[in-house]
Amino acid sequence: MLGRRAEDYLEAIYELCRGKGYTRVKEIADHLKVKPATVSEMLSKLSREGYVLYRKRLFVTLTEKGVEVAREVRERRETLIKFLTALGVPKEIAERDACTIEHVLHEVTVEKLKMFVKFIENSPIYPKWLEHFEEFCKTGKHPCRFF
Amino acid sequence: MLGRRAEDYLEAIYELCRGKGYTRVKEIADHLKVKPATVSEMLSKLSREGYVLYRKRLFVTLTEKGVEVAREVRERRETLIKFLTALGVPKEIAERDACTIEHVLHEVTVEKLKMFVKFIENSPIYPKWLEHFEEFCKTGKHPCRFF
DNA sequence: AAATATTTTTAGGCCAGCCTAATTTCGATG
DNA sequence: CATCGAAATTAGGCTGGCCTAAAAATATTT
Repeated sequence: MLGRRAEDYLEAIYELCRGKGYTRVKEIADHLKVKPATVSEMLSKLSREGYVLYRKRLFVTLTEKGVEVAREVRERRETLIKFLTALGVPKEIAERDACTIEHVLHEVTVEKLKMFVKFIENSPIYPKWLEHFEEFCKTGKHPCRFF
Repeated sequence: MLGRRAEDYLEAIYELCRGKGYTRVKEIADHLKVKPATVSEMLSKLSREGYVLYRKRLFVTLTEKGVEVAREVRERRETLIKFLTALGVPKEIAERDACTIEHVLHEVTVEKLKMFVKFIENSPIYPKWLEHFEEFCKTGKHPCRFF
């Protein structure tokens, strides 16, 4: 089985392949802030397990299997980012946190968060309660005291 | 510096000390689902760094410093659990997830989540929007279409 | 008090992920 | 086409956190 970090590699490769259609060790290394040597190792693992297509010193691409995983991860990550930013977490922090927790959350939890994001997005108007929450964050007072 | 797992150990010790005033290697091991040998190692680290008081083969307690960390972790964890259960994540899963992400979230994020929990708790009545969210989860339909 | 059971520690290993340094290969350029 | 620089790989190491097995200390039972 793959370790958790593998998912990050797959997603990185997915992103980096957009357009060009392939990517390279160094790009991946830069993207993940890791040394090329480390990428090399991971790539041979990933290719052994059938997630990436690559022969040594050649272009790197994902297999079907790899793309599938990458897309899932991407979606999870995006859900988390949307969720956190909706709550007012600054984008940069939201991205960082999303990236670190996306691999460990239970699918049920992710599903709930996804629903929550949808719930907000499906709102016909910007939800009152979110406004209220913002105000609550600023003032510490709940606008609905006399509700 | 301490690894992330250290926080779990500190919190576990904190919990286990309630009442008795001390705890023991085996208890900690059971609580964290880890072998006693592993606890031994971690304890010597923690005591070297001044978080726990213990001489070999004796009772284990936290130092001031240890208690402080444990309390913070505990609060974070509780916030997360409340937060997730409020959203409808089953308790067991919420606990599991809280435990795994509590160490890695940015403090800003934790703060936001804390506010969110407070926001809900401070509501004079059970918030309408939460009801709506529940319904949305069940039916997939947003109750406010014509809002 | 001796024998036995339990708890704790030590020693030695494993795995994931990272690193550096040395090497190999690729590819661009004179 | 020989050379030289950049990219990739290999080899060897490190750390955190876990493990098992064996040894040592302590506690309990007889």
